[in-house]
Parts: sequence; structure tokens; C-alpha cells
Amino acid sequence: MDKKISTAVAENATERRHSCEACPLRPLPVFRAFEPEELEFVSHFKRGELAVDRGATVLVEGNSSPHLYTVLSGWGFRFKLLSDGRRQILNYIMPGDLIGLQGTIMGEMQHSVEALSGLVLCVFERGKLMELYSRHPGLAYDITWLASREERMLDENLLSIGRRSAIERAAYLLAFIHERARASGLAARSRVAIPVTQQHIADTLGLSLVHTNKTLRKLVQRGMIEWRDGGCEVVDLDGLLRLSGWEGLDEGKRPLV
Amino acid sequence: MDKKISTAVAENATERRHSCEACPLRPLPVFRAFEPEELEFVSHFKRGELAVDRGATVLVEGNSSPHLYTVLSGWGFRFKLLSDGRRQILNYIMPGDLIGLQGTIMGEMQHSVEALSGLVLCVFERGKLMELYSRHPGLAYDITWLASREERMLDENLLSIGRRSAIERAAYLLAFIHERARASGLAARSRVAIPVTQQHIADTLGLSLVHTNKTLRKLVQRGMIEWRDGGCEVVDLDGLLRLSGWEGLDEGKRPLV
DNA sequence: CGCGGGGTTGAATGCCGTCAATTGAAGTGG
DNA sequence: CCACTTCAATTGACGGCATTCAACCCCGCG
Repeated sequence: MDKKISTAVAENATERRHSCEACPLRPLPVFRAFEPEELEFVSHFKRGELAVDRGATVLVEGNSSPHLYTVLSGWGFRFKLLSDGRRQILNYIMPGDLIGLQGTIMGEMQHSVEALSGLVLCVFERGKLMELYSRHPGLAYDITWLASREERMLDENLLSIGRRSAIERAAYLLAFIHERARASGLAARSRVAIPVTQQHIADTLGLSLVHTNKTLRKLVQRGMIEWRDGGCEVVDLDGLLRLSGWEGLDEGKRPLV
Repeated sequence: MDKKISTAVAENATERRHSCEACPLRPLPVFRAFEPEELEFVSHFKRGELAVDRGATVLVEGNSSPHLYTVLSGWGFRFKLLSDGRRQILNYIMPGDLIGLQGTIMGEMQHSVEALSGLVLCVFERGKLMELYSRHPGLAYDITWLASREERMLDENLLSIGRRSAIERAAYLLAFIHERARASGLAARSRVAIPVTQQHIADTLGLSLVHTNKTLRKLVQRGMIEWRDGGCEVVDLDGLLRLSGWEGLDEGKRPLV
């Protein structure tokens, strides 16, 4: 349980920004179409962009987040720590995900967020959230929708950690990440290189590093995944689904705020 | 892992209803004050009441929930099942909690809800939710707040199941339930009788029934809890907090929709 | 070339699960 | 009122899955 927690905290917002009207994410089939006036407000809501290095901490537990972010590109994860350093990864973060809502709405972050790869975030101003709720009920509804979706994913993860065996858990997790990543446009040629170490997987599954390694090895031997240069690739999605007894991701279109 | 899942599903909404203006819950110190027009809308939003018997299933995974509910009185729990019957309890439900939001917002419930005691629910119409978002941004914000709070609780539970030992988990869980129950007005004389079986605790902690029993026995021997006539009482809250390394519930006032 | 991070493996320990059986309380029907 | 059943709690024995300890390898980097 020896973790190195990176201490660099992301700070500088760059000025260079993608216009919301030409958002590279929005054309993806997973995102629902927006009305012109919604798009216009989101554009107005957006304050700038934040580029975060791999390994940097984006949000820190205990801080009150000054901003709300939408992931434009890259990977990250949410996690919590116990006082003795044990770490639990709560969920992974991918393009289109909204982060920092807890801090914005409830005043203080109860978890931290770290970048798994270079990460580009759209920065929204906390103060304008009430204006969004007042003037664009549709967008407000979307934000609740996203919060509800996060809850749904957490429910799944909780079920998995609580009730599945080690190998089932690993199979579920990798299938889950793979599916989400594909839907978020992180797939190059239908293959997805998941940029995690086995320590990340271990801290997500609630297992030790050693046992995680042995479990992953079994998945490799069964030809379901491959492990290469600091990452993981799912080879046999159906196999993972069968092994874990998971139905697969069944999301329709989602909003992109 | 032998579970009996009750099959009775709650059906009939009674006409008898508490007026929202004279809501027995709202005066509690945990709930934030509402503006008169908010109260008026909630009253208009409310459609009736639903009384649910102990053991009955309120919401079923896979169904699209026709309604949204706020718990007026009683205890319940949210859970998910694996196809082979393994059950994971996700969270407990107490007065003031909003349930069925997932089904309302995302179209289909991804978890089930069962009553631990007799339960009285305020029934809200799904169709009027958009109207709420349009006409009362403050209430819309409150609903997002509540969804965010649920996410926060799930994060804590995930941390606990993933990274705490059996006895730490049990200590955390009972302290958590105790704290929430006290804040929700479920305490008679500062003592709280938690109406669960050890099977419920086991399915929450992700442990077997036998090992849960042995773990709870240790907590009893340490004088931290008592187990009596189908329920549990926390005797030494500080002891549980110390054992689990949990900071305790730190919620300010919350909205009551 | 030494060092550190990440991955891999074997051995020993132990926490937790499974099996099995008992107790006591509460309900049911005769 | 008493067999009979059922459910919840309890306890002991045993086995196994997962943790811990301890190496070792590979590779990129200063």
C-alpha cells in the first residue's frame, strides 16, 4: 500500500480556447444536440481552459473548488484517502464529464481529482451557476442528469467491489472503462489504451497490488486483455462481460455542458 | 448468501395527506427554511402519499419509475442484485431523502428500494419536474444539491468497502447510520434503534453473514453497540468514530423538497 | 552506471468465506 | 396449550482467497 501521491497542483488557465460553437467533442454521437441559445449560454458560461499535466492534482479534498470543469480531452480519476494513506479510486474521468460539482454546490470538495494523462478542462465560473439555473432550466436539468449518471456509475462500482470476486471485479472494471472510453471518443482504431498502472487498478478494486497483478495476469492468459507500455488494452470485451456478468453500458445520448 | 427477497410491491396511494405547509419534517433544524412561494409550489407538486409496509419493494430495478418520492417517515434501503442473487445494499433511506430521481431523470431505475420499516412517502408527479425546473430554479438547484449529497455518501461508502478492514467498516457504517438518523429526527431519547438484520449489514459491508456476526460481536464486547430485538443501537459513537477513523457527518442544513 | 518506478513471482500468514449445527424467539395451526 | 415451522443470531471447524513480505527483472533517466 505504498502510494506516491503527486503534489503538483494545476494552476494556470491558458487563454487559448476552443470556441464552444466549434467544440470538438459535441459532434460525437453520444452527445445530444443543443439548441442554439443553449450553446450560446454555455459559451458565455465558459471562462477559459486549463491544461493539466499527467500526475497533477486538479482538485483537492477539503478545498472549496472555485470552478466547475468539463473535461475536453484526456483521462483522470476521482479518489479519496484514509488518514493512513490508503487510497480508494472512486471513478475515472473522461471527455464530456463534469467535475467539481460537489465543491461548487456543497461548498467543499470531498474527494480529489488527479490527471492520468495530459488533461484539458473547460473552466466554468462558479458564480454563474445560479444564472444558468435561472435562465436555462434545460441546462439545469442536464446538470442534474449528469449528477444522476455519476450516481449510477457509483452504484455499479459499489456492487462490484462489495459482491464480486477479484477476477470478476477486474473484468467488470476494464470492460466498464473500455466502454466508457469508446463512447467518449478516446478510442484510436476501436482499440483503447487505458493509461493506468496496476496500482490504479488495485486502488479501484479494493485489492492489494500483488493480488491485482496476479488477477490481471489471469485475464491476459485468457486472452481478454493485453498489458503494454504503461497501460491496458481490452482485447475480448465479450469475454470480460461474460466473466463479470455485467450487461454492458447502456446509455443513450447525454448532455454536454 | 441466502437471501429472501420480498416480492410484495407497494401499490396504493392513500388520499390522506399532510399539508406541506404543516409538514412535520420541515421544522427540524437540519432543513433549510423555504420561501413561501417555494413551499406553495412543492405543495402543488405533491400528488399524494404512499404508505409502504415493512419488507415491501418500493421501486424495482429495470422499471421506469412513474413518480418521484420524498420520505416522510420510516427507514428503507437502496440495493442492486447480481444475476445469481448476490445483493449489495448501496445506501439507507431516511426522512427527507429524495428517491426515484434516477428513474425520473434517466428513464429507468438502475436499483431497487425496499422498506425497512413502515414507510410514508410524499408522491410527486414525474411530469411536473420540468415545470419545477422552469419556474423554480431555486428548487431545481436543491434537487441537484440532493443528488450531489447522495454522491458524496456513495463516495464515502465506496472508500469504506474498498479500503477499510471488516471491523473498521462495521464501525463506520453504524456510526454513519446513527448520525444520519439523528439528524433526520429518527432518534427517540437520543438513542436510535436501527431496524436492520445482520444480513442487511453484511450486504452493505460486502461481507458474509457469518463474518459480519463475528465482527458485530466484537463491537458489542467493546461496548460500542448493542444488539436487541431485531435491531442495533449505537452506545459509544466516539468509539466507533475512533475505530473507523471517520470524521463524522458534517452537513449543514439541507433542502427538503 | 546507479536509481527509481512499474511489473512479476514465490512463500508464508491470516482474514474472511463456506459448511454445519444449535439456540431462542415468534408465529401458525391443530 | 402444544407440536411444528420459520427466521435471526450464534458458534466451531475448515479451507481458500487475498494480504504481506521479499525478491528479482526490465527499462528509462539523470
